[in-house]
Amino acid sequence: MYRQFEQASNVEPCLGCAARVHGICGSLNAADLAAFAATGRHRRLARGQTLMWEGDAPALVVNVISGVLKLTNVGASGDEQIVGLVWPADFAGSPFGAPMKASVTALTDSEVCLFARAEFETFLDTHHDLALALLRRTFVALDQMRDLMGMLGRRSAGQRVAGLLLALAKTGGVETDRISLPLSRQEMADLLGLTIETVSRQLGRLSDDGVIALPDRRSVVVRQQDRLAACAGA
Amino acid sequence: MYRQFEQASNVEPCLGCAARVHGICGSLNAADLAAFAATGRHRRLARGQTLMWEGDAPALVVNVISGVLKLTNVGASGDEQIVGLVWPADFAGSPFGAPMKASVTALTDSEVCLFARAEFETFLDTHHDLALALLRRTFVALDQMRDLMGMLGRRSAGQRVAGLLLALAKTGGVETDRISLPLSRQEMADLLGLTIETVSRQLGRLSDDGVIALPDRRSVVVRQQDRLAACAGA
DNA sequence: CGTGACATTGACAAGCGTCAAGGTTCGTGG
DNA sequence: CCACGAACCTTGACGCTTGTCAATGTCACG
Repeated sequence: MYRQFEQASNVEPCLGCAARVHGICGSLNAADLAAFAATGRHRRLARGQTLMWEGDAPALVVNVISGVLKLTNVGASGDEQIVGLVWPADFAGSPFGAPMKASVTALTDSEVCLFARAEFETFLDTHHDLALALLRRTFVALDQMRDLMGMLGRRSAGQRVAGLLLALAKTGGVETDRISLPLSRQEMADLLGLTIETVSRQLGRLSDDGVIALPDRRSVVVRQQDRLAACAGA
Repeated sequence: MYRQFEQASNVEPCLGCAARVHGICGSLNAADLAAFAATGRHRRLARGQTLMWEGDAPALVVNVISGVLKLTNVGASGDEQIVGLVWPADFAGSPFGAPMKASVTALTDSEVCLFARAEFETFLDTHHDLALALLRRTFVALDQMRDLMGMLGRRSAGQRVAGLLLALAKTGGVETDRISLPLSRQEMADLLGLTIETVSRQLGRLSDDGVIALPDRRSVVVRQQDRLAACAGA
């Protein structure tokens, strides 16, 4: 009785969690959620804080509640390549023990749920619904990754920048036209495989053409969605 | 008794299947494998044959036994972008009903196992081990995809071509130095985000430098692995 | 032997990276 | 509250890498 109450109190934050609707924990019933929540812990990350490093043995897996994280590789010449963004309700980590192929870093101040990898794996083994939910999410992540690859393939700098803005508007976006950028110019460049100068110039050009406005460095207002889509060229 | 015998006869090809060691079906015991095999069918594909089209409702999922398939998107200007390769024991398809984001086409003559999506999903729902095996594979596929993205990011044409050759040597490769290319020059270009001319020039340069030899258009001999790795630059 | 797909090679132009010089924003400390 | 410095961003000039266009070469198949 006491135990059940304790569990219920553990679950409480989960029940109001924004990520639960689409996150993998949404697959669990109340009792399992209680047990699951007991294995995880909530944590805040400041912008720029790195949770796991490329090459690490993966001790943790992460479920994002709010904010945006990035997955990065460092190239031979010390330059950083962003290989993925992790949005609320998304999952990151290497649940089957393979060494981390990317570092995980907060792009914005964020809230996450952390789980010890071993415990998470046990939970996966014993909770079929959780495994299926994670499988679903992973397939979605694969599709998104392929979209991103299309962006890096045979596309001009202008198309890449426009495409990124559209993607940010869609993913991060509430219904407003104002995008709050989770990425700095340098990070956009690292994601798109361009230089910071080229990103800056392309944004400038879009702004000069009246397609977007740049009220401050961390915001973009989409003025002409159709023309922006045309610039993205796909 | 009769039924069991029939199942066993169904399974027979599976037991000798090269893909089973690493494929998702390797997670199944004899009885489940029999039921699984009964839902799938074996099929040969000729080079160039397309199994599923971008945008299709996904009726099938595929497990590759031999050969190599490609996943492609077509851009706005009709150009083709390859967003992934599917090797033996790999899995392709959209098991949760999302429309296909890429076409699936055979790069070489291939053998595959096909499953009706609905039946496959039922099997996933009822066989936890299969779900976990597929989850493992999908995480590996995600990591590979990120490697590929690193290749398309901030890397020169020469680095991309060298990197692709190394990847092919590793993945497709037996212990020999001779790589049998599953890709035409055009397909290499589509994969690397380059033009066919640039790919050709880079291969020519590597050949002139003695790093590789090009005995015929579908083969590459790696003469100096270390220098090739240096050219790949990561 | 001929025909068509595929690949190589060359000349040229443009897009983007590189280098360099300002300009803006933000936080920190006087 | 202002001044200063550091991080971040923008803008310009220039050159290299790569795409484009075009011609030629080579292989596979009828």
